[in-house]
Amino acid sequence: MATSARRERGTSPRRERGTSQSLKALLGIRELVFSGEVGPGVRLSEVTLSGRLGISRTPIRAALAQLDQEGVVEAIPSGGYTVRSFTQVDVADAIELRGALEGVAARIAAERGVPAARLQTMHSLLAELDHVVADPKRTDFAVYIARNGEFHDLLHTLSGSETIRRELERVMRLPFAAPNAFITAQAEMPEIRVSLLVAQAQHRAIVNAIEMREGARAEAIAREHARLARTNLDVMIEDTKLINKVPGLSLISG
Amino acid sequence: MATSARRERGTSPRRERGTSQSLKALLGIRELVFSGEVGPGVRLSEVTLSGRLGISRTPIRAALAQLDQEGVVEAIPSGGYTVRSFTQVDVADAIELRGALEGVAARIAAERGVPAARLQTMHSLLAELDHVVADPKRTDFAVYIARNGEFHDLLHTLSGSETIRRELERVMRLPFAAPNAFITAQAEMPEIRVSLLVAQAQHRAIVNAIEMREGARAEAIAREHARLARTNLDVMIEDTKLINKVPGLSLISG
DNA sequence: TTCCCTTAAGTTGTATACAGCGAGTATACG
DNA sequence: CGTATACTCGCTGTATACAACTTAAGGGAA
Repeated sequence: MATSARRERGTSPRRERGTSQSLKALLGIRELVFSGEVGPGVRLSEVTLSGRLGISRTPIRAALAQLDQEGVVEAIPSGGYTVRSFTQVDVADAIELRGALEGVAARIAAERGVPAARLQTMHSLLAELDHVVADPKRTDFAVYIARNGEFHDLLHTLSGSETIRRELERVMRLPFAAPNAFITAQAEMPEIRVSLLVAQAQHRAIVNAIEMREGARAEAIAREHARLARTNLDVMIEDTKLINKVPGLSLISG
Repeated sequence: MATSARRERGTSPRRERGTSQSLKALLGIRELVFSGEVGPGVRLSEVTLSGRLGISRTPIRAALAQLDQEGVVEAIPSGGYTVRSFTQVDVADAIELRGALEGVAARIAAERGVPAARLQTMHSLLAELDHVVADPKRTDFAVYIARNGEFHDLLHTLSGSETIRRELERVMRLPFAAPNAFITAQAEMPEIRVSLLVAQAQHRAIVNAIEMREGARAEAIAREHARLARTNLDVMIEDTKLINKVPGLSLISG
């Protein structure tokens, strides 16, 4: 009786190109958590999720294990998982961590050198970001978010170390650690323009430092760059109106 | 027919205190990989592992997913996993990463301050390590490894940031990133004594820096401390006789 | 002989059955 | 009326069944 995720045994539609049940479960549960539909501390029952998402327990269970690794969900000693709750300090630490890792990536890139082609791509991205930031009141945030994301992704690969890239990818999944985490909400804030201009200046400085093989400088700027996000976080926490604007902000309690 | 992990349905002995099948699978597969019993690039079939470890596919599958996260095993796009192979550079990067994270932990600990009780524990560990290192030719490596591990574990918590501690715990699971990774082999090397003395001096310096609230210094020393491991790695790679002495060294190819 | 296509075996992804453990509840006793 | 105890329901951990997919092998044609 339990499960209602019933589906005729041999008639399963089968995954339609990359839409595996596991992935659906992962995205579904993430969405459930970040949308605030299930609050912090709430237990995530496998059977309930199974019924709600129309997926059997097996992929649900895999997704929960993954989300546990990502830090979105917390394992209960006696079994099962609850939605994790984050303090403001947790988020600050995650940002600090991202900064530290991006710093290491930037430094190693500078020290070991980067192929010219890669640097060329970086410069292209810088130019595009310049263009987006240039014209006040007409800034397209969707484009900014996309380019900014690409810039950081590329930065993460510049060290040439797959290990470091992997770890950065992990840290970016921590709630609000990603560079773009707050930008959607920032769009409504007056301070946004200054923030973007400063960020872009730092982007340029990081690339320049890497080009000049100035490892220490590259690292220092990358770290400071991440701290921008922290400043934004503080501003945002103050402005309680934004709680519903930023997905997942409801996870922060304390 | 396939599976031979057969076991009477209702007669399962049930886990004997914490020995869940999942844990057994995790440890079993790790052992298989690190012992070199299955070489890099080899595909890990779930049913084969199931039969070999006497565990059903479900916990095996969970363990493989976990090991994928840990970086021990690599997911094949079309499904399944292979044993990952590491280059010497990969290991160096992992050590660098550990150093960077321990550095951040030490700096934050220094900046935010640490409860006196914690510092007291650190000093106790320092004293014990002193004692172990003091007498040449009679050094008990098992004790050193234990205390050294405790020292680093404690250091990881000193920042007070659970996020950072978690991430450090992850990175430590990367092959050879852990502080104790090479010590067993070092026991047979002549340079070991100097290495341990230097390491211990750094331990003291890190604690001192944290006490003095000298964040930058704490970070710098912690990073350099990690680099000791890298030096040891280089020495060890040269000495091919050690390949069978160090568990998992067979994973390094290139 | 070589290349392609068909086919078969093996492997993974997913669903589900089942048993034990735990949390919460109701009942009985002080 | 409060507390302790027994019980029941639900939950997770694990095993297994089944179908699609992947891959490797074998046979046929150029």
